[in-house]
Amino acid sequence: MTQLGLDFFARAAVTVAKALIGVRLLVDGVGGPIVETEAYDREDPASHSFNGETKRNAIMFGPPGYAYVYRIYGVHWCLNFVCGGEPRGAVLIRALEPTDGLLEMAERRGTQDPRLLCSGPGKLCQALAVTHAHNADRLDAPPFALFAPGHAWDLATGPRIGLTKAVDTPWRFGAAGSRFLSRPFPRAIGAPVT
DNA sequence: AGACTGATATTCT
DNA sequence: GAATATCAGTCTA
Repeated sequence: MTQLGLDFFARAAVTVAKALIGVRLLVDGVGGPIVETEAYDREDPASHSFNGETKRNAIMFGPPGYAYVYRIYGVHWCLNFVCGGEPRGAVLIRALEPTDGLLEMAERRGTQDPRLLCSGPGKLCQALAVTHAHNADRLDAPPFALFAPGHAWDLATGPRIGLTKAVDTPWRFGAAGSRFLSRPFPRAIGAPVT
C-alpha cells in the first residue's frame, strides 16, 4: 500500500480528478476508496479561484497538495484538494465507498444505510468529520491519509452537478457502476486508471 | 418518483 | 440584495 505524496497533486486538476478514483481516503482512520470527483481547473469560470484570491479561497493560491474546505449554502462543508495549474485548480471530493470506521460514520450521519453515508460532498464531510478546521491541512500527514489503488478502476464521466456556469464541461468523474455515487452517470468511458 | 422548501456563510453585484 | 460546487424533509401523484 503506497501513500500518495504531495507531488501527486502537482498536475492539472482534471488529471488528478481521474487519478483519484479508487484512491483510499482516510481522515483519522475513517473513510474508504473515492468513487466520485469533480475538477475545477484554471480558466474555469466555475472554479472558486477564477475570480481571484479571497479570505475563503486563500489556500488555493498556495502550493498543491493541501485541503481546501469551505462552507456551502451556509450549511454544509465541501472537501477539495488543491492541484497544479495557474491560477490554481482543485478537485472536489463528491463521494466515497464507506469501508473504514463504519460505526463512526453511521453515528455522525444518523443513518445505518451505507449508501447514504458518503454519497455527496456534504454527506462525506459529515461522515468523516471534516470541517473548516481541516482547511489548509497537508494531505500527506495526519489526520489525512491517501493510499494508491490496489487495482485499476473503470471510469465514468459526465457534466458537473449543481452548477450554473460551464454546465456542459464533462469534468465529473466516477467509478463506473459504483453503488455509492451521489448520482448515477449516464455512460461509462471504460478507460482504466493506472 | 419528482417538485418544492428551509437552513443561512460567503462572495459578488 | 442575489447567488451559490447541498441536503433533508415534506408535499403532490
